[in-house]
Amino acid sequence: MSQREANGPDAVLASTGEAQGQDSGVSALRARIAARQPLGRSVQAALERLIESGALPPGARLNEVALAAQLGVSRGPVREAARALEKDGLVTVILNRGAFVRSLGMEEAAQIYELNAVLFGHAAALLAERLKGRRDGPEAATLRATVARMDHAVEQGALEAFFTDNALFHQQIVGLCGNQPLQAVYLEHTRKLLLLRRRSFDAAGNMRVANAEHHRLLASILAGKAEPARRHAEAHTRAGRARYLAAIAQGNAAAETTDTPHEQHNGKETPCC
Amino acid sequence: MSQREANGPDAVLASTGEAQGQDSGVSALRARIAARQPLGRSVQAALERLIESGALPPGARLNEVALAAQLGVSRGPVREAARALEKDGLVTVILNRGAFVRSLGMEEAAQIYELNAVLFGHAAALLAERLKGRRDGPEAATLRATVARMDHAVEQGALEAFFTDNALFHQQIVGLCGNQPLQAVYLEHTRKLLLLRRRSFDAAGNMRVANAEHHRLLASILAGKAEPARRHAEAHTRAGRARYLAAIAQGNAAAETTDTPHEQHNGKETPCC
DNA sequence: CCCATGCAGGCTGTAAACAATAAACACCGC
DNA sequence: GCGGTGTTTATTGTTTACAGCCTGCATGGG
Repeated sequence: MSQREANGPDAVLASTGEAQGQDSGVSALRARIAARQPLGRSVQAALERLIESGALPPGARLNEVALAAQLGVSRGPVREAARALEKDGLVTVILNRGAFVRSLGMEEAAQIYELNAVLFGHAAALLAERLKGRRDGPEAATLRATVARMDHAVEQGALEAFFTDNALFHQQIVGLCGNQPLQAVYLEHTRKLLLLRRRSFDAAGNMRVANAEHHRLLASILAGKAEPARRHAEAHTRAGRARYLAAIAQGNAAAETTDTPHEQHNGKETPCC
Repeated sequence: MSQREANGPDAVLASTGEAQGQDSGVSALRARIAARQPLGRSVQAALERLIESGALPPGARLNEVALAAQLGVSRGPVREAARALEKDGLVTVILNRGAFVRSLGMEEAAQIYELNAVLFGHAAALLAERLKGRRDGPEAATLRATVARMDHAVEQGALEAFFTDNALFHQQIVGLCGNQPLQAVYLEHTRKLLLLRRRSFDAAGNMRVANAEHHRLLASILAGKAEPARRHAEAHTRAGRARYLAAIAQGNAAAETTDTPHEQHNGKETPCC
């Protein structure tokens, strides 16, 4: 059980496009240099991918030894990653029991949406104020381009593309508003929603509606009208919450498990491996 | 260098009132049972105390082996605590260099105040809505009692007491507003401000002003007027920011180091031990 | 037939050892 | 004297090993 197969059969940690060299030592070294970050960080990213993909469903326990073996590292970095995920609210860790993937109750999801609405609204207001008299500056151009891409995606019904740019649009607004802590909090909670509710809704109709909301929001921002921008941003986020709640209300009862750390509703063990 | 002196000469980890038993094994066991939490958590609390007390000033490096020896634990829990502090924004960790106590630039402190203003304002609005028609419920009584204690403290010029209840008042409002993620974010950032700006301002005059603001805020909340409550809460937080900035502007240039991880402005090594 | 007790296994919490990096210092050529 | 270079040393990143806890199962008593 030593350090054989440092790059295991399924190299989950291969995030940078480093193709597997034939030899062990040199390629591993290059990978480390390219990564330029502690292993724990890479492990955290890997675990987040596992959670997002559903390989680690809500309620599953993060078995340290199994994950360490799977990722080709030792338990230390895995523990570190687990604690980081706990701080991010993705898992809950219980003394001597381990870390369990959280499941977002409808209640908490709604509260996070509410928080995000306030943050996003304030970001929009700040940005509107900031962009006064700069309707044609580079920031405005960036925002316009993103919305234009979304228009294109809506026309073609390209859901995946729309989603990418949708997330980007929100990130650009909070990123350009100038308040870094606000941005960090907003992104953290948006990420939490994204990872724990596995893309439940997203009908094509919603895409059209959301796009219209984007247009109204951007217009207010570019007009330099802070309070209307805030209102539109809050309304947009709350509309997203409504879409989410409506989606899980009809049929998709997946996200309805409480966040208590029960091992798993079905009798199966953790299906992560 | 083995595990001798598990409770070292300066037992920084003795947080629960467990008086030092004469023997080693039994008392240590009881302490662990009483604590009922991983060591890393205790170490984090100890480090926060060291930061708050100034034993670990901004810019200081957290030497893992030294701290581990001082606290009577091994490096693992110390590392864990350091990463947790990083997530909380109290330290920055650089690869292969270690963790450094952050120093809050005036810029970032102002942004945190801004964020807190929005969060606190929204909490006040939510609470006002929530307490409609319950002016005499237990929550209202709790808030009134806290404000009454602060009135008393103002009369007597009891700064310490005022501060305790001031923090409590803010916590009660965000705690009773019903949005748990919002509460968590607000408390986290308030804590960050408290630990990294070492109580710079707080003249007696400010105490009177702040207390008057509390009264106005509480009146709006108990009247069930959400928007006025929000405005008063935001104004109160922004006034706090103004008091802070004014205080560091005149004389107290302590918090003016940038948050770049320079070893220390003076040539001395980390004065933590 | 149901429930308490004892035992075994797996897993986490913690500690100590090993490897690798980066800063500090001395040395050398110029 | 001065800049560059090799070496040394302290410190972090990672791994491995050990101890304690929790869980699940089997067994025996009610």
